[in-house]
Amino acid sequence: MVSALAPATRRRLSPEERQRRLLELGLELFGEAAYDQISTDEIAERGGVSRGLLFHYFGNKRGFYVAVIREAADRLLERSKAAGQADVGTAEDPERAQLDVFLRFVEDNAGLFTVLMQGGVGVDAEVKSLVDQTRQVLARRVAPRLDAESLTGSGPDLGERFALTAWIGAVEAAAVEWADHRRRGLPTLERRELAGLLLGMVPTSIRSPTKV
Amino acid sequence: MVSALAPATRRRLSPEERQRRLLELGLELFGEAAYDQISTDEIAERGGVSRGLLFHYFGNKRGFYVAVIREAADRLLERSKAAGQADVGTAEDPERAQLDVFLRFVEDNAGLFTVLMQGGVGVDAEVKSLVDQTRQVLARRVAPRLDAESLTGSGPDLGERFALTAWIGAVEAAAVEWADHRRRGLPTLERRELAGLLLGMVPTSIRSPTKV
DNA sequence: CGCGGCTATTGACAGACTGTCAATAAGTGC
DNA sequence: GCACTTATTGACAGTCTGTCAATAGCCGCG
Repeated sequence: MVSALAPATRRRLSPEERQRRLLELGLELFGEAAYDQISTDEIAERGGVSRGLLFHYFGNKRGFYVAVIREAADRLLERSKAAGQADVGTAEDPERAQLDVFLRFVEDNAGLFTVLMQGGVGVDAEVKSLVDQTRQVLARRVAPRLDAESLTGSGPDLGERFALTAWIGAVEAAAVEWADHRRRGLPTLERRELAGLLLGMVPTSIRSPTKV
Repeated sequence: MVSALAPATRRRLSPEERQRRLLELGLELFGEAAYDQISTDEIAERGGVSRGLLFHYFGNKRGFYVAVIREAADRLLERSKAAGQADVGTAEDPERAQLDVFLRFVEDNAGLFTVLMQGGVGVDAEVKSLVDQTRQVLARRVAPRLDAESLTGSGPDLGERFALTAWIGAVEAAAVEWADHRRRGLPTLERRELAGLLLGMVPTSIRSPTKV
């Protein structure tokens, strides 16, 4: 009876392993609910750990949240990087390749992506800048031609910059709705259809010279 | 000395007037900082009122926040409505007219708009649905042709729906960056330039038949 | 002009949550 | 089997949200 939920003698793991497991849990939790709907009590309990340990490793609740977001961003960038390299080889257009990787990532991490887009940014300035940075890295990989001139510093051509910002906004908005449809089992577009639609919206001012 | 910051004998206002003033204050406060960076203590103090009164009128902190967001959304929709009616008269294209109203609103409420887009949605489900509803009303006014067929219920043409969602996402992303530039005094596009750029991105599938 | 009643407003209180830190105990090497 | 390092805990303090009986403006009426 009592032993059924006995504390199972606490395990002592290496700091790296413990942090890894807590981050994994964080990806799951923050994929289900928003920041202030999850208490540190709940995180600790579902992690089979005391609240004290959570604060020991991540400083405070926001520190944990930021670490989780950073983990997600790293995973996205990792995939994107691989796609970019593959494309340099095949010399395909970067918009299509990056968009494909991005939509696959959204497919696999629908919950986390949704939460991140709809609220994660507002939680604190560090998360905002983290998301902004990630977005910019992706933007550069999508439109390498604009990299040096328009995006670094205050390039003269604001038009191209806004065109890129707008297109990325279009991609993210469509991805959020798409992820939502998928999670709720509603009929929706195939990934290739959505990619085609979004590629059709790439402003001419940022489109890379079509090869082949 | 002491009387310098004396409580100035509390005033007793009508519920409507008190709520009106508190909402006005809320628009200002949430235009400066995010939800959980503002305590009810601070709201009450800057409103010259006790915390108890805030809870009396709005139930809880989220209730107050939702009311503020609703107030902002109402103001935006009010302007948009007026623009729509004016256009029925002149028979101009609705994209241009609605976009113009929208960007003017962003110009006038840069702080609130930014906070709303970057975090307000994540605070709770009611705010999310409120923002979604507002977005949908605007969407219908932008693309009246799609209203009946594609947006109500599960219209068959998902492509048009996603095209509209994507374009609105583009508008909002560009507007956020634009508002940010303006607030920080950075050089940026004129409103007409930005409007032109975004109009150029309207997907052909949702563009209204050009008149004149 | 004063007084009584309605109700807008308050302040003290309870509960929940975040963050701190000295104490505890799981593993490791001798 | 024992001592030592340090991962882990649990109790504590402070802050914040939300509750509610008590208080005091304002209005009308005598």
